Amino acid sequence: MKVTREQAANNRERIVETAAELFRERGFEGIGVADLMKAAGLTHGGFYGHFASKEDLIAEASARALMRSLADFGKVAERAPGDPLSAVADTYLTSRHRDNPGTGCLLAALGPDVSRQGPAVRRSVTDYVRGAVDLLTTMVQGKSNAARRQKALGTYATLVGTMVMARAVDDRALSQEILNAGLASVKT
Amino acid sequence: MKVTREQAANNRERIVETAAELFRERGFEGIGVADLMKAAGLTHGGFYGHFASKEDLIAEASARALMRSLADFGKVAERAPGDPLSAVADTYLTSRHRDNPGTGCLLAALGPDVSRQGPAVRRSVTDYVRGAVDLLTTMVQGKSNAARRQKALGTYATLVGTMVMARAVDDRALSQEILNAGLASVKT
DNA sequence: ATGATTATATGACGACCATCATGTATGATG
DNA sequence: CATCATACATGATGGTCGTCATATAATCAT
Repeated sequence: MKVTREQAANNRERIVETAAELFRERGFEGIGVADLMKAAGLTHGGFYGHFASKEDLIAEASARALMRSLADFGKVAERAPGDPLSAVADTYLTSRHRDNPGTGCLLAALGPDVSRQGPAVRRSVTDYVRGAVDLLTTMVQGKSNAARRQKALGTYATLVGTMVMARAVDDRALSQEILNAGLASVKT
Repeated sequence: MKVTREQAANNRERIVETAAELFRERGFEGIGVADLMKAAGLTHGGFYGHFASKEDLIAEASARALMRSLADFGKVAERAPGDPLSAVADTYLTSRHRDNPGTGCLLAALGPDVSRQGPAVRRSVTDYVRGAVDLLTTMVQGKSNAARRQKALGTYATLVGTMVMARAVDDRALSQEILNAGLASVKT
């Protein structure tokens, strides 16, 4: 069963996308290679034709998820030039994002798991954090560039922490209260 | 090989403590029952005499870790009646805490993993968040009780998010910058 | 068109996992 | 002191995991 070069590239792409989603939903160790391939419409056999190891896929899928998040940040900001920071926060701190980790921020979905991963993933995350903070630095207000950067770092940390808490908690009302408080905190 | 009732209780206690630490270090799925028991100085056989399942231990170990964290918050606050909020933040946002997840905040070490756990763990976490936020509410400044509570929620989210980011990032300088920014953000 | 290449399927391997069965030595109980 | 109860050790079981070997069928190059 051989397929076109193009088809094979498509398949590889679909594996990465599927993995990016399922890892964020179930955790890096919460889904196995076989299930991942099945979710991508293939069998487990072809996996090692595309990737050297599961760790390899974790790195690539993470990089993909991060890249997309950064692009989304940019789009949301562009669409609201008046108050980009509020637009970003309003998009990030929603029940929609909370209830769909598979398509959301990797740091909020897998932050602590990233700390336990290999150098490739951590490197991607580090680059992403730099990029996101650079972007946020252009959105916040402050006297100096250093002050804005510091505020940007604090803002992103608040976004991530708020989402982690809103997801961890078992009570819908409290979860909503957490989201609201995070919004208020970021907009001051 | 039977031991004293007291010894058995001690053993059980040691399993819970060991689990609370190792889960935070390696993740709930990052360590197995056998390794856990070995770390507690026992073999895997006795495990199911103490707990109904691994999930059971996860719930108990998490509750333990959370209880201790809440108590620690209280102690730190008591020791600095002048500015308890700064004292808590200064204790939480340290490189020491960052580099020792096993004895630190469960939410920062396992937040996203909690979202994927059973009702018992989520319930414990929810209760803990309520407790921590109640405590923080007494520490922050604000016009109304509602305003203080909102600020407390935002503050705790910032603490958690800052620690998650500081741990995920691969660059020591950036990690330190994140901790500093979190501190500045909380103290305003 | 024919031969070489290769993407994927099927299947197997050893390692690890949570869980359970059994044996045994020792504390608990009278 | 004798009997019972039990905490833990040893070992086994079935399932799942990441990874690899081989077969196959179809594309690609000549």
